[in-house]
Amino acid sequence: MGPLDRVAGAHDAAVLAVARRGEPVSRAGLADALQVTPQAISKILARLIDRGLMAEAGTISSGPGKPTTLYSIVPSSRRAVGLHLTRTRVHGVVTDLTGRVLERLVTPIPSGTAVPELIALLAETARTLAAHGDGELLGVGVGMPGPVDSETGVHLGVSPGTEAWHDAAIRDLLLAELGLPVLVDHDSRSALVGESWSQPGLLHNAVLLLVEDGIGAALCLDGTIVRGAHSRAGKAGHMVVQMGGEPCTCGRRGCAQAEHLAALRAGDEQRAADVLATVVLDLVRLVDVDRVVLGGRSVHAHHGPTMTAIRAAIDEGLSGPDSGHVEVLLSTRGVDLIAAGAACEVLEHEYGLPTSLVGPEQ
Amino acid sequence: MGPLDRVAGAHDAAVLAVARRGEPVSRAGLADALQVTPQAISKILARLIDRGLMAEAGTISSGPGKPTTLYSIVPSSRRAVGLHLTRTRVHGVVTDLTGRVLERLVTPIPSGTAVPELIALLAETARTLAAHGDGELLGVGVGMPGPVDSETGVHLGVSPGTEAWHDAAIRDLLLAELGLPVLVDHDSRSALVGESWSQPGLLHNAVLLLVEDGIGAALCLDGTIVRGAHSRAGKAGHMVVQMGGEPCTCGRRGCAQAEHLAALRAGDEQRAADVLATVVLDLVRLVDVDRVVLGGRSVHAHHGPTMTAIRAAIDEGLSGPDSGHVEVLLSTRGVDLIAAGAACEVLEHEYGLPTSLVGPEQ
DNA sequence: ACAATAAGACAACGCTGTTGCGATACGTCA
DNA sequence: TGACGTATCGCAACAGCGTTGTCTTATTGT
Repeated sequence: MGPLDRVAGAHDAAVLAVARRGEPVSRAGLADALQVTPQAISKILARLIDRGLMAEAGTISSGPGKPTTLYSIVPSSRRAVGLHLTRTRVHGVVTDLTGRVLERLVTPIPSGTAVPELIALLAETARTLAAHGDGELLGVGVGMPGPVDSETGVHLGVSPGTEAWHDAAIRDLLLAELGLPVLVDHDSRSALVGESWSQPGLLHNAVLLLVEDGIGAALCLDGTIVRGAHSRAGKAGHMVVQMGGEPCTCGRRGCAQAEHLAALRAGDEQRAADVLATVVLDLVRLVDVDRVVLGGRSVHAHHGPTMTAIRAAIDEGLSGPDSGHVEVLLSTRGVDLIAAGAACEVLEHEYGLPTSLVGPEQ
Repeated sequence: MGPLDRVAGAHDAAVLAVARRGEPVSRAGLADALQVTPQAISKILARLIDRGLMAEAGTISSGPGKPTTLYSIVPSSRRAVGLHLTRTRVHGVVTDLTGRVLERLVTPIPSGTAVPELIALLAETARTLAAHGDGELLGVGVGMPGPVDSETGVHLGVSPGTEAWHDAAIRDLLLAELGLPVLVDHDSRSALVGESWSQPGLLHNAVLLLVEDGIGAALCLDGTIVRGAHSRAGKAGHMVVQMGGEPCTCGRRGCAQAEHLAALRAGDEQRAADVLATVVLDLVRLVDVDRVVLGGRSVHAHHGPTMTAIRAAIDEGLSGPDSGHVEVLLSTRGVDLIAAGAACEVLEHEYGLPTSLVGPEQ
């Protein structure tokens, strides 16, 4: 119960983060990665093995001396459920400790479903998924569009088509129904957590652009997901790229989302791609990320011209000696992007690195 | 030398952060703020008093029992020098431990000054300032425009008017000259650190928009200043607000900076203010900050219409139930904004909260 | 078979904040 | 005036962290 748990917990999380990369690791390698002595690694590994999270994975001998014992993560020791909630359906997955999808289940939501029935449907999906695989089930993550307070887990305000969910306390209701920890977050942030788990260590400073009905973004800066003061970060679709342009549902004109939609309706794929490229380049210049991940239905439908336009915009906009390299990638998780990400958020919450040690007052 | 220093250091920094607010604090108040026991506060305060950073500040008795002993920070115990470097001059200040400016000194830079002479001029300014006040001098902070690598302290690339500084290793050269710790950073980030020191605790999620020759921005998210993958975060001036609009020095069209400048040249103050308002609202929607601070020469010259336009845009763009409150403020530090901020960065480096405890590999 | 080498275990240490108990200083009430 | 309750604060013992120093163990090379 001491405050030393913080440093122990951080080290445990750091070892798991390294082990999650997939390859078995040696004690010496871990000592080097965490900048602690091999003795400390002994104690840390002992704790993790005791919890069943890691196990020995053979030995390797390179040269004289006692051969190195290797350790690896035990994927089947823990599981998490992730639910991607949209207007029309629930896309659910169970994942193991590494974030790998074990099983998926898609359930349509009848139009006009009220909150109690919605919760029942989510709970049913989670229970069905929980029957697959073994290992302790850590909790349920929910990724959903629209403004969401990830502290309290309530859906805020109204988006077109989800008026019935207004101010619904999704987290508390689902927690009461399931008796499991529940974590609710914005879909784009879930997606980014999922991507960062499937590409361990690469998305330290990255943006994920999620293009579905609207355009959302999630940012990871210095290894931390940006949530913002009111948990509303990521409305990249409402950045203005054309002052006085197309009217947007938000009341303003020339939002990226409105321009993108107008271009697609007009059949101008190039213009649509250019709008996305502008948003991406704006983000790169503003927060200086070195990786951009694209995901969502609309991106996959038009990924050819989109990727070309974005890469061209980046090459052009960041030419010159004063610019670092930026990599543009397509999301690697396909249809499970958000659901798997929501599951990874549960894992992250339990086994992730703590953001900071202490801080004064709030 | 143990790893426990981290937790002690974090607690020390947290106490200083609370004490820096100005009012004397009680042990009980600190224990509540840091979520530790009063006994721990005893040990933490003992360390800080031993270092001369804090001192007793009288007692107060409210009701029965032994009266509370109050403690406060000792501003004169430490000092820092901050230098704001521009094309034409160096604006320097010395501050005390709380970031208050003790003395200022402005020196013009002759056009065509090469790097060695520039360093000599900076060093001379720092030495002159160091003669004022007492208390240990912690180091020298430098805030400058253009891309800067704050890790290595070198000025990257070329901006109009500063071609001679290309790739200059400002930090190392100045360190060699002065024999003091030197910290180099982008001017907008310096400014934000300075503002957050003069408004302790308020700028946890905030943007500072710096409008001088160009438009720069600095972000503080979850209490951490955003630097980005290549230390180049903050080029808000090159966010596109008008696709296909005015050509910009960066090669693209319709950047906020280019549109702003064009509007000012055309004498259209309203349009210029609208451009800034668009940038601010974009930032608010993207990263969900709850405070926006405006600074820089151009803002102070036109702050009437600018503030009005931004407040109007925020009120209009964030109306509706799904939006949190956003406060728009003018910078409080006036001409010393960046220089004082650079000094505060030195203080922050020494006595600020560590960003994180540990992390795997890099 | 023997030495050299590298991995790992055990014990003692310094440090953190915590817990438990006692000393101190003040206001209140008899 | 004096005893009592109360809140503040200090001293001592404690658990847990990673570190340091020493020893054991297992493999390779001669």
